[in-house]
Amino acid sequence: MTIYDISKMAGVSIATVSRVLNGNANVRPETRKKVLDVMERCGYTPNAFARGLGLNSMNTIGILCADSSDLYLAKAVYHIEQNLRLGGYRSLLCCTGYELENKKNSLSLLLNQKVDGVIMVGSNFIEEDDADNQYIRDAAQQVPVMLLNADFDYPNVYCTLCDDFKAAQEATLSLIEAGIADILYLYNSRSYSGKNKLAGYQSAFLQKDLPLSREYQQYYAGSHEDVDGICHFLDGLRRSGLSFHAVFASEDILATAAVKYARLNDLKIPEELSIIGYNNSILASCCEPELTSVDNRLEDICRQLVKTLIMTLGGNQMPQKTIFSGRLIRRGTTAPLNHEL
Amino acid sequence: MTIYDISKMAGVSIATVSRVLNGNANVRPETRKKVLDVMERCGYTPNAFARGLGLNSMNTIGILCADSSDLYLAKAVYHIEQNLRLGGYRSLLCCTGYELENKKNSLSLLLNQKVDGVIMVGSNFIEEDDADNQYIRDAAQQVPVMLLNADFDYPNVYCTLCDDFKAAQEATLSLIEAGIADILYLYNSRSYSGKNKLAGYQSAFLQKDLPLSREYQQYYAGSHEDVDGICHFLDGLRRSGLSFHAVFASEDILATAAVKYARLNDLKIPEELSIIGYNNSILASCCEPELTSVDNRLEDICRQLVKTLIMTLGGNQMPQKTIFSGRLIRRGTTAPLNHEL
DNA sequence: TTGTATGCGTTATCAT
DNA sequence: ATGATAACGCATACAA
Repeated sequence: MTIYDISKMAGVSIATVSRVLNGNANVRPETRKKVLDVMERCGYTPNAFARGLGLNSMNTIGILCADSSDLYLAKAVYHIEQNLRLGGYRSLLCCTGYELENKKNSLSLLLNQKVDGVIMVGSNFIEEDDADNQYIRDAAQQVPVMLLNADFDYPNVYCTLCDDFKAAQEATLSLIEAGIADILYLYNSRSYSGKNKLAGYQSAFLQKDLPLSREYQQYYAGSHEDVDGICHFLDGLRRSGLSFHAVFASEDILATAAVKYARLNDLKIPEELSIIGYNNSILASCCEPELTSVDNRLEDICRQLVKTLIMTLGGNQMPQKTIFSGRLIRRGTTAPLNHEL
Repeated sequence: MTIYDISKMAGVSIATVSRVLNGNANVRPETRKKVLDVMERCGYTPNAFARGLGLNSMNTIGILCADSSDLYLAKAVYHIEQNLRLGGYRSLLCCTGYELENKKNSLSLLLNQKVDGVIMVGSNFIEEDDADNQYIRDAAQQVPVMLLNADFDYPNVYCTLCDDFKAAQEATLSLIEAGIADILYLYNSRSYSGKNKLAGYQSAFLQKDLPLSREYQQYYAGSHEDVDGICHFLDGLRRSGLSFHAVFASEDILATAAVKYARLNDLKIPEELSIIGYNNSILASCCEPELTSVDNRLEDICRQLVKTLIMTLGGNQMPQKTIFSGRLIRRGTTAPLNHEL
């Protein structure tokens, strides 16, 4: 069933059918109705490939993410897909893993597929060595490139992110102001966002004129999902003589492990160990006590990112960088504020 | 840059270029090399839309799932995408939510997009009233429909699933054999898979000639993510006089809430309360003690499902139903087996 | 307002 | 082994 069939049955030309199909105003109401009736009767739907060929677009956006089963990335992908679909776009998902070569391959796969735009979810797409980011610049030559939680200054690249520096700084300050100075910062990513969080932690100490020690900034290199491994890692630090009364973690899973560590070592939370996580994910409510965690406004970010993308595709000039503020969600792993007592 | 440009530059016809492009054997090696060189030099890639129009396929599979941010579904989507990409297919993701109307709309959106096949992730796509499943039968008329963890007998519909009945039965038996008879079954889904798990629980009691009470089969209707709500729900049951020494949950999140409930009520795990979850997700290792949980072989299922799909698309005859056995992963929320003592 | 004719970039069927 | 040419199904500039 093609546009030709419809045109014959309705006794009009294919141009008229096409006009009806595309809501062109230059069609007499009666003609329109006649054509629509035939379409209805035949259950006709236009061929997406032919349409794509003619319009040079199938209204499809490529979503690139390292691992869509990651708690945080999965949420992002979900919200992005929702917003895209509401905006009339489809989502082509591509999980790249964390290796540069795979990221490049996945990106060109999407571009060859002729997507209208690309969304890179997570700050891990920006490489240390700027030369390695050429693949992003190349992509931006073809379609708008949206980065979620990354910062990259280049034409046709748009960044939507949370101010992780400030959020981490505030979280750290809240611990310091609760009287804790030996705060372990536990992180597992050195991406752009990872660095910002670390810098935020550090700046809180500087701001309070407190000494900053490298021993208190610990990088965990193991798997994201190995809670036990993280737990043992903390045990090791303790046994090596490091004393800390708070853990600020760059991800909820690390904070969850800290809760477990506390329990296994009979440390009272938050009296003997305060804990703050990051992402305000479902893990925050799976602990006992529940995690105090930084909410990085993922949903807002996704909505804004897609809006910016769709507006850009519509030919509108949009800001290249949009920044949201995080906020600390206080729960059981930190002492309540004074005025809450 | 089109096939015409290449043909001119290489001094051959477009047919030859097309042959080179598609690895057709009927090309003289020298000619092939000449053409490839030109392509290389120009960085030519064929237009995907034109290719789609000609072949009536863009090697794209539609993935339908209720909510890709759900822990379990996200893992499924991830593994499916990986396998599809390795097989040369792209993944068009579409999150439908749990309402029938939205599922129908999403499905026809994918079909209009002319995907080569559809994968429905999760048993929630099969409706109680079989008339409501007509949309699936209609889809199967056009493309192969793959169901993950659902059972639906119809031509061109392929099911890959875990034997939840048996797995739930075995998990329940393991509790009974540990000497516990008052086992609360806590569930939050009445989907096909949900019903099977419940039936498995029930059959374990029948098999052991134990009485089966409806009071011990509790449906939690709240949000999937509301751990506190579930916790209070258990509290309520207890206060209403129900006594149980084990909780078998249809999802890890419910089991996690049970762990929390035990902690808040100072119940020793597993001595006073044994707990078994389902899905063997990351939540299982976030608890203290860690959850004993049923592993439903998601990764195996996804691999097999995609393999079946790709083979089917290749014109091969494949089995319409593939069933995997689940297995119980024993951790801290249940007593160790005797022979392990 | 409507119709005609052409282009979009491939694939595939014929010839040669 | 290679080339000419007709689909594929739609959008659209131009003509009427």
